[in-house]
Amino acid sequence: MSRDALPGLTLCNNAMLRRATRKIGQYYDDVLAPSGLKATQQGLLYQIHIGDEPAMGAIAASLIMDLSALGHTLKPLIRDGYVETFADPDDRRVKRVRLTPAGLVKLDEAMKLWRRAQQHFEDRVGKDKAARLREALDDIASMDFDPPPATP
Amino acid sequence: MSRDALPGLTLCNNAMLRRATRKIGQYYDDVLAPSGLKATQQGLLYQIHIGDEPAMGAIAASLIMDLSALGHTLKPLIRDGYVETFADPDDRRVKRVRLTPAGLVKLDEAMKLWRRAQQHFEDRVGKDKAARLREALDDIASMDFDPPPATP
DNA sequence: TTCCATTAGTGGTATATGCCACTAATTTTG
DNA sequence: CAAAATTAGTGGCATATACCACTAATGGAA
Repeated sequence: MSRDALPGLTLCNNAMLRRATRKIGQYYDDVLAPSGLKATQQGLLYQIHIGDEPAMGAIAASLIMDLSALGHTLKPLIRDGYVETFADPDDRRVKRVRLTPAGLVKLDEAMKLWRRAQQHFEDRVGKDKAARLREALDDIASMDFDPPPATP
Repeated sequence: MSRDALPGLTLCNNAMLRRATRKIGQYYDDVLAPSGLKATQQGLLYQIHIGDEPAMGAIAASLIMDLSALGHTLKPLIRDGYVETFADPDDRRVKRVRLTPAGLVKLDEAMKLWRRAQQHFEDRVGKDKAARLREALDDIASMDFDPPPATP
């Protein structure tokens, strides 16, 4: 493999996605910083809020996130008193999650900042383009990548 | 804030990007698994390979990644003998990075798998759509989000 | 040339995420 | 109903990624 004239990583869908995610993530994080929440945390609080005391598995599925990863991510939010969990009385395997009053207040605060970040982002990128992007991302996220292509 | 009828997180550009990244990342990781590399590592090896013994700062800039994050990410690759670093003789602050012979072999192996992942992905998503997506992502990554919108 | 500002990395700490092995609770089978 | 299979989470470990404070090396100003 000669080193010259190799295509840049701009060809890799995964690499480009990660790169853009780092960039945008930093931007949203910056704007949310005054709230003390990272953008991921704000998103998670929001997801919990719009659910009806969702089970961990349900949250993980919505976010296409590993269940154990969700558990880890939840810890700082529980420690800081924004979120609490309780066992589902009908199925004690299931652990449900809800915001505490403090969590709701914090989410409110963060959402104000989020709106600014989102607004400014869309002003810069273009509302339509952003919408198309999100749609494409949703398509991909919903896709079912059967077993990876077999090894010939 | 009433919980009912709130828009899902599909409205947040950042959340959607992260979600899609998790999904695709898992797919590329799966396909690359036989090589023992994660997709991020394959991407990093590739980036090092196409550069001319790039400085850490240069790599970080290309990948829009924090310099210290790059340092951390590099560690397992150095530990496993795929990558080595050396001080730039003309500026001893600068640390340059190159693949070892073993790293080159491993990259070769990983690239074969990557091509399969990439090919299959594009077959499923559509070549044009994937290209447009990457373009949009590159636009975003290249964007200069001036200071976040001022607090009114 | 000495002192100060800038630049490139490092190390520590914290969150983000994933996989695996394991436990507990339920559901399905025989 | 009791044993086997499935489901929901946990805890440990590893990588991914960021920020901050700090050090070393350079470059420029006085």
